[in-house]
Amino acid sequence: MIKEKTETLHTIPDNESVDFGELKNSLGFLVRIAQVKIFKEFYIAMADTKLKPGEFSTLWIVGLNPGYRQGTIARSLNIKPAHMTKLVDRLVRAGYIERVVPPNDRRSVRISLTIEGQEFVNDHRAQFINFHISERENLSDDEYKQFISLLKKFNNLGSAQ
Amino acid sequence: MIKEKTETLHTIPDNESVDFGELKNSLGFLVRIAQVKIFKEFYIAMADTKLKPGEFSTLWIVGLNPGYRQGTIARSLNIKPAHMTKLVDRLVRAGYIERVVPPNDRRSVRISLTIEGQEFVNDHRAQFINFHISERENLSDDEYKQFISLLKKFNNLGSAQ
DNA sequence: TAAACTTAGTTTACATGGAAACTATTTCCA
DNA sequence: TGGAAATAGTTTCCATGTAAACTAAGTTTA
Repeated sequence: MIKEKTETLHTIPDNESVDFGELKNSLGFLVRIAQVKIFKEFYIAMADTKLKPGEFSTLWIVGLNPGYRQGTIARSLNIKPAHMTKLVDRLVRAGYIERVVPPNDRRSVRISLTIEGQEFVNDHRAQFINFHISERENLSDDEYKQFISLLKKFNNLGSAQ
Repeated sequence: MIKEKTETLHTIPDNESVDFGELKNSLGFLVRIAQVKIFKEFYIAMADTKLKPGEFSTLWIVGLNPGYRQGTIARSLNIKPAHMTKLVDRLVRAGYIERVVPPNDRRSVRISLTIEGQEFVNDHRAQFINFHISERENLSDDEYKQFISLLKKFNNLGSAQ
């Protein structure tokens, strides 16, 4: 039901036209909004997996780098050690990952995918790639490439990598 | 739970050269890394303010839009209502913001900066703008502009706004 | 006008993620 | 050799942020 807007006696405006000033050009603000948007899309696209972005990324990376130390994986994904412990706990409980303490350095923990984990990643590879495609949304192919390239440069991740 | 393998694992590499596969081109991953980096820089640049990014942004926006409803400010910054309540609580306790319940709609809460809050924002305006400049780091002026422009487009925030 | 509905914000209960302290192991070096 | 330092991961504790339930107020409609 659309109401005809009869202006009431608000001396102070409160439509949604908020003035952002410099904030509208703030990299931090814009990146945060983008982050929120992408995560929301991830949760829709990957809903059936019941996984969070960090968990899926971890499975992905462990699949490509089996037997690496937990801490190495954590650093590569910018996940803090304390958090990684819990995240891996969940993935172990889910049956996707196994921990092995190697005898030559019993401080460390090496992680790899279980058979189940490998199957899981295989079965969701396409879904994950498609999610990345649908992420593009408002950008043309060229703009998307440019965007990715600038992000890498900003993050000090050479486009070579 | 944790297995001890006698089989040698030292054949498995564990330098920091992790293979990212498709993840290295993942918008979500790259945006998250950028976010972490920018927040870290914010906390260094704005350390003396003792404020978090969301709190500073809120002060900034309230300064530009005094007397707007708390919910309007929350929506504009993508902050959830429940969180906004606590965030504004903190800013009220700090003496920067005041709440007013207008008689014509006593459900709503209109917020504005106190004198102290106005002074605070004035005193830190330059610092905030400079932070945005230092954010650029690895990007040329042109690349930075392009980056901002692509972020806006991605976020559906027309460059008009 | 009264009941149903909608809107605004707060409270509650919980999950996430991080810092600091801790345990266990390995390396360094006097 | 043995004590100090370094390294790897875990545990504990806390702050942050969210969903869902809730309170209060305003609007619609029969």
